[in-house]
Parts: sequence; structure tokens; C-alpha cells
Amino acid sequence: MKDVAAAAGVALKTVSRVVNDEPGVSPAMAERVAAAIERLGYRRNESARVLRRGRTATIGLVIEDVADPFYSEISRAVEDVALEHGSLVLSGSSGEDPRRERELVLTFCDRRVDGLIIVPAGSDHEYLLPELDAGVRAVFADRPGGLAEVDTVLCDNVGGARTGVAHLIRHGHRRIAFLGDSEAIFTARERLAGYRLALAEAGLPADESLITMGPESRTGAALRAMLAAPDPPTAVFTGNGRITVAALRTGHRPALVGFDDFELADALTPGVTVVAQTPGGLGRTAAELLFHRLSGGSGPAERIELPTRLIPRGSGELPP
Amino acid sequence: MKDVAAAAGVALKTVSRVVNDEPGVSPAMAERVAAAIERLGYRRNESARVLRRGRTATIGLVIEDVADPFYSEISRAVEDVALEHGSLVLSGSSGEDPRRERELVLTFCDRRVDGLIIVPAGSDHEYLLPELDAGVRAVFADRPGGLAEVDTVLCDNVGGARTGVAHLIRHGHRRIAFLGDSEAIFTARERLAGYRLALAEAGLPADESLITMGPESRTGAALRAMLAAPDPPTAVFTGNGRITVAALRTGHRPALVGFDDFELADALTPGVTVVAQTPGGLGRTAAELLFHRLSGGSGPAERIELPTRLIPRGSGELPP
DNA sequence: CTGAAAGCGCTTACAG
DNA sequence: CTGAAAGCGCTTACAG
Repeated sequence: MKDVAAAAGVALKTVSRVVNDEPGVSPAMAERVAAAIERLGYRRNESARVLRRGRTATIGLVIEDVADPFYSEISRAVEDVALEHGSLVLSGSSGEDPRRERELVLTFCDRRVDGLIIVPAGSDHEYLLPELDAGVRAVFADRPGGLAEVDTVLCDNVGGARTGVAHLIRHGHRRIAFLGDSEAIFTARERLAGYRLALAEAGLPADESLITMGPESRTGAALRAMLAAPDPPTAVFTGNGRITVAALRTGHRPALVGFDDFELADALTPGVTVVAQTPGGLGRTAAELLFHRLSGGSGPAERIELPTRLIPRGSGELPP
Repeated sequence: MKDVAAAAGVALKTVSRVVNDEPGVSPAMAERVAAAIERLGYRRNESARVLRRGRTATIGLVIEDVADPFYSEISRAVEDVALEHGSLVLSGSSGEDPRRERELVLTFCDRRVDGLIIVPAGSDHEYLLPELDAGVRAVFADRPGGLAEVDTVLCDNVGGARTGVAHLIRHGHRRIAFLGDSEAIFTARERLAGYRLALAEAGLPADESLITMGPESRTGAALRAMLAAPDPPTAVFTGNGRITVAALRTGHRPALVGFDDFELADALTPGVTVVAQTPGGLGRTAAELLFHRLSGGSGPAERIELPTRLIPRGSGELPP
């Protein structure tokens, strides 16, 4: 910038004005400065700018795993919204490890991100307090975090699971298994609650031997064991996309409704009936809420719940 | 830092030494400073550090679309390697638009990233030259860019396609269709070349009416038209994961080998035979090469080609 | 082992 | 409309 100022024969401040499109520069002078910028190939140093201004025009995104289609769709949506607002995205995968989540968040804060979108791996977010005090804005997505004063965007987990299970009941099933993710995960617990709710509403008993909670690596064995037992389930409700896929991999094809839509759900035989949420919508909503706050939006913390949608494709309409 | 220095009763430089684990601080003093840091909740301002040091410990990643599983696996691998080297990743999706690629890259350069990993959307990378001169390191991944002096990591596109098509020929097919992505894309052209090579090696004629190049939105119609024509193909080779999925969606199940592995390829009936590349390996190799350069690794530009692997699952072993 | 001074490249606040 | 000075929070280079 100093070189540009010298080349154009003006003061530093004038170059700064031109670079930032600030008003109050005569056209002639602006022209002269622009020419010097062009000639020298000058580009503003963002680090210096950040140091002075405080805002980095960067947000941090912490998800579980970018390689998981659910989270990569969230990523894409967040990225798109950020771009619309002239921001960039630093992202990182926590791998469901609360310590890693914390580390990533704090690293992002050291880089002075303006805001954070966090898919909480843990439930304790005390560590965020000093950062929030320092002015960082945060939004929890997909799951609530441990701080009530932070905006949160979820999907209707209970309602979605309830709808899916009710659908199986309507098609005549009485013994319906629930294969969910680890109970440590909020969404897994909520969906289990929706399952129980649907059974209760239909006056059906909840047989605990038909419920398994755990990572998808254990889904296959659990399903096989249930189907081999006396009085096996005639239908299965799977608690997320990875678990649905793991269940399908077993080769068994009981009646099935899965939480989360996934690629090729319609290409299998039969097509897989799902309760679809929109990860893109989740990401977009969280990002828009964040930028709303960053541009001064005030008011109490919001808790937004996005609807789900049942998509019948065949597997959920099989008779017992 | 000033506050910490005051609180500990030492000079700024001493605090800096402690914060950066520099040698030459007496244990007693280090202790005193550490206590003050703890007490005041001090955290180093990275922007100021960057401004002074030059290095940002951040790299930029430009891919086509994070929401595409192929690229999100690359992302994850790059992120992991970056973390191992204490770096963060700014990422962006170009959407196959060369202008968007350029914009993202230059924005990343404005933020003074140390290095770039680019999946080129365009073939003209003149715009990178000034940045390279300014000291940014770059690696092209998945496709070569327009600069021979830049390190490049690819997979063996020609060899992979050749192997896949030869596999179909070995199973008795004589009329094999090729459904590839747009000819504007390097990998699509290379794979088409591999297809032609395999046919030529088997002494089979290349029937141009069996070749379609274009985005996956046109795959379904193209395949249906081919199968409805007189003398239809008995087998299909699909040029990437998205196109394979689009072909499967038609419901038709000719013999098929697809480039790229994908989730559920083994759960379909029949299982889908694929030529698998390892997106994770691509990302990891590119990132490791980048960090090697960043830590001073010299020598001429490398061009690394990763092998592919044929995975027979049924669809590629169907007879004509 | 410890520190005082200068400077990285900008923007802020103020003066003219 | 234009500019000179101070300062953002660090690190570098040098002195003691």
C-alpha cells in the first residue's frame, strides 16, 4: 500500500479509501490510485486489515465428519450462505469426540472467526463462555449444545420417528425393531422417544429386546440376531442413514423405514421408505441465523425445528 | 500480551518467548508468566502473529462440490493431514466454474494461505503465477492444471478404464457403451481414451453411437435411447460415480462396470462391479506433497499417478 | 537469560 | 476532498 501511495503520489489513507470504496475521493485521484494499484499488482493484506478492524469475515464450522454425506451437505449449504455474505469457512471434523470439538472451536477462535456453527459432539460447552463474552457468535446445529443462550437449529426428530413408525403400524406391523445410534447422541435418543411414542399411541407394548442402540458397526449383527430369535420383528425402523445402509448390507429385507434419505434409496429392490430431513436446510438455516446475529440481530436465543417428510418407496409398505 | 507482561512484571518479549515455547527463559520466570496467562485467560492473537511472521498455518482447498462424496472424502483426507501439520483448511466449491475457482483461489491468497490444493475447474492458471512468485505453494489434485511447474496428483484414469472395459470384453461382450462426463473434464477424456484403448487391444470396432459424454442429468435418457436402438449394447462402462448412479436409476440392468466405488454398490442386485480409485488417497497424497514443499522440499514438479483397483461384484460378470 | 525498539500493513480518529 | 500520526498485537533483530 505504501508503494501504491508513492507511485500515485498520494497519502496512504487515500489508497485505503480507494481500496475500500470509501466515499470522498475525487474521481481524478481515484483514477490515479486505481492505475497504480493495477500497475503494481497490489492486493490488500487481509491479516493487517483484520488486526485493525476486528472482523475476519471468516466463520468456523465444526461437524462430525465431512466425509459423511449428511454433514457434507450441511457444509455445502453453510459455504454457500457464507459466500453470499462475503465470508469464508474454516471447517473441521470432530469425529464425535468432545475434546476434538473443543480444540477445533478454540483454534477457530484464536483465528478470530466472527462466528461458529457447531454440531455438538459433547454436551458441556462451558469452554465457549469466554469466547461468547469476547464477542464471537455461535449457533448449534443438528443437536442442542450445553448452553441455552445459544441459537439452535434442529430437525423434528421425535415427530419424524413417530411418523415413520406409525406408518409401519398402519401397514399391519406389531413387532417393530428400532436400530438406533449410540444413546450418547441427542438425535438418537429423540428418535427412540418418537418410536416409543408411536407404539404407545397405537397401544402396542415396547419390547426392549427389539431395541438396539450403538454405532453402525454393530447394526448388522444386532439385526441378524433379532431376526434369528423366536418371534422376530416383522419390520425395522432405522435411526439414521448410516444405520439404514448397514441394515441393508445384511441382505435381509424386512419391512423397513429409515430416518434420513440417501442416494440410491430408490434404486434398491424394494425402494427404501424414509423419513427425510434436509441437511442442506439445516446448514442454510443455521448459517442465515448466524449472519443475522453478526449483522446485529438481537433478541433471545432461538430454537428452530425443521420438519421432516415421509417418502414411501416400497420397503415401508411391505405387509408383515 | 501487554497485560500479561504487566501482570507478570516482565517485558513483552518474555511473554512472547513463553507463549512460543522459545528456549532461554528461566523456569521461575516461565512459571510466573504462565500463571499470569492462565489468570488473565490470555490467548495469542493469530492475526497479529501472521502479520509479523508471514505464515498463516492455513491452506486453501478448492474442489468441485463438498456435497459430492468423492470430493468430501478428499476434503476429509486433506483436513486430517493439515491437522497433523498444525494447519487449518479454508475450503470452497467451484461448481466446475473456472471463474469461481479463480475467485476462490485469489480470495484464499488474499488471506495469505501458505498453500493451495486445487481440483482445477479450468485449464488456464495464468492467474496463479503472481501468487506463486509471491511464495504460495500449490498442488493440483484429480486433474492437471494449466501449469506444468505445479505438483500434480492424479489417478490412473486411462489404465483404470482400460481394465474395466477389458473385464467386460473378457466376459464375452462385444458391444459396450461408454457413458462419460462432459468432454470438458480431463478425467472424462482420459477414461474415454482408456475405453478406446481396451477396444482396440481386443480388435473391436469403436461404435461412436455407443458413446455419450455429458453431465449425469443426461445419462438416463442416453442409456434408454441406446438400449432401445436396434443392435443395442450388452454392457455399459460408466465414467464416474454420479453417472453410474444415474444409469442404475433407470432401472435397466445391463452388464455394467463403473469408474469409482460408491456406497451400497454391494447392496444392489446384482452388486455393482467398479474400478475403484481412492479419493482419500488422492487428498492425502496431495496434502502431504504440499506440506513437504512448505517445509522446504525442493526439486522439479512431481506428477504422481495413483493406481486403481477392479472390484468384481456381479454386474460386470454378467454374460451378454 | 532478559529486554527496549522498530516494524509487519493496514485502519481509526482527527485535523486541515 | 486529502493527509499525518497513532496504534491494532504480535515478532524480529539487536543489545546487554
